[in-house]
Amino acid sequence: MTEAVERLTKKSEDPSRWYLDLIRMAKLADYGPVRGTFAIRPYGYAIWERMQRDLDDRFKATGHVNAYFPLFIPESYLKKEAEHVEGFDPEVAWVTRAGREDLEERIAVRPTSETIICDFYSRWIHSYRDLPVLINQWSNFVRWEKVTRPFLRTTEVLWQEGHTVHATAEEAREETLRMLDVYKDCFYETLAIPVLTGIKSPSERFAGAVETFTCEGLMGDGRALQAATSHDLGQNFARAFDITFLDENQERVYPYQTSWGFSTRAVGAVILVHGDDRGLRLPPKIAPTEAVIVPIWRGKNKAEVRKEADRLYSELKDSGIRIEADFDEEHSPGWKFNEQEIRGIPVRVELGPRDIEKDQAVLVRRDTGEKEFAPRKGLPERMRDLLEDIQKNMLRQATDFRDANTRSTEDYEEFKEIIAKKRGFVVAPWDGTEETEQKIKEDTKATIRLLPFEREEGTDPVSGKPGKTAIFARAY
RNA sequence: CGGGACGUGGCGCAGUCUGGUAGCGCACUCGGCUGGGGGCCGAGUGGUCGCCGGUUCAAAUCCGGCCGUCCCGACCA
Repeated sequence: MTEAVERLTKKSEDPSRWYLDLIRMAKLADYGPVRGTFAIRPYGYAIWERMQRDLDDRFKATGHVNAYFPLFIPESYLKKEAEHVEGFDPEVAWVTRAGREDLEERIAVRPTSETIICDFYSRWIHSYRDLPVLINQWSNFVRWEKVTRPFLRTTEVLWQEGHTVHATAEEAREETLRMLDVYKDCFYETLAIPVLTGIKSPSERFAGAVETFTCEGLMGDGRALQAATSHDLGQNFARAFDITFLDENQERVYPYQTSWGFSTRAVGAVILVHGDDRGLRLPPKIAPTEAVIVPIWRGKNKAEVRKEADRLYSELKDSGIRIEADFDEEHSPGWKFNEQEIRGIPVRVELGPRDIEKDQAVLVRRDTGEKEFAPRKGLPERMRDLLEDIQKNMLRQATDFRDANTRSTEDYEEFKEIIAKKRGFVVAPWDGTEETEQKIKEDTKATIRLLPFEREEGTDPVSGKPGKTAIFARAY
């Protein structure tokens, strides 16, 4: 193999460096001048756009509408919900000066929008007839992080945040879980990432929430990543912002709220879950380009191959496949193969003189590297099937990896051993106290990623007291 | 925010110890031959050596400060 390929650090050797190499080489993002800021380059943004569209469709299908709220939040608003301020205070960026004047009141650049949206809701909601409010916004937020990595932890983040208001606690809880499922479906069906879902322990709960639910993915290096969260806010914010409505009994009461978010961090998750030593691997559903045609030509038959490749391109494009053709004459086919593997394009279509002669094309799938000679006739249909199979297979591979790296134990020595040497998810009973949670974190750096919905009784490996299932892992 | 490493064309690096005309590979531009796994030959473009100050006839190189990045730890989606 040539040196250019070798320059992508092996995933197994140094996952951290591999990740950064890959992002640069696949042109997904580039560093900005202010620490933790990044440009999302066109290819990376195209992946995000596909995720956006998928989620947005799911939001619309569940009755939500989009809106947009201000980026700037007065300090006084942020302070209204006590736990909320405390949680976000260390990472809020403040505007204290505008033009040539100092501001009377500091203005926060939103670290999340609960407070400003609640202010509007207190003006918009008067009656039970105004409920439920089911609003989502696509936006950005700023959190001044100390350690940053492209997509996974950045100073400015693109995301969506849903903010809903309901008449009853039951409805709000239902909504919280509905949106958790929406995320879960998106991860499984579209991103091919088999996330686990469950409840956050109190210490990991969103600042100001009654209950936080999470989607947790297992990355290729055995560390967990919180990929999306859905919060049941109860009446905490309604009380703080004085959101009230007259119910059917003519009584003035506080409504119940939820919020839920999914960010560009998911792009990082896709890279970490699916990428390999050759580069990125994209599930077809979020691949901006599903397949690329590489013509194989020699001087004498260039025109003929070009003509046939053009025909094939049109045919595939007309059938709805997101197809590209690489007619660049500077690079050799081998160069193009490698380039497309780094970019994670699901299928490569080779077309050369021998193929034209045999009335076929060569299909090579990125997920397994398998090569097949497909008859020219019916190629669009074959491609469709192949793409579907790749999508399924990538979910299967990721699920196998997750299952192979999920281990149960009630023995603390074994627990520590697993986290230290193998990582992955560890399933163990937890006695529900912050002390044992803290001790495990100190000993192993592992945290409770979630409490499953179905929990079994057992013995907490640390305290020896009765406990119920929790899932631990070292997290990003 | 602590411990360590590193900042030299777009990327990866050498040169720094021992001060003396800024180099290499890749990328990029032009020409030609090539083309089924990162091809070959030739000719070119591109750098105030992270920033500020000091020492010196002379600083990428020595000294001081600052900034940034990466890795390992404490906090977070």
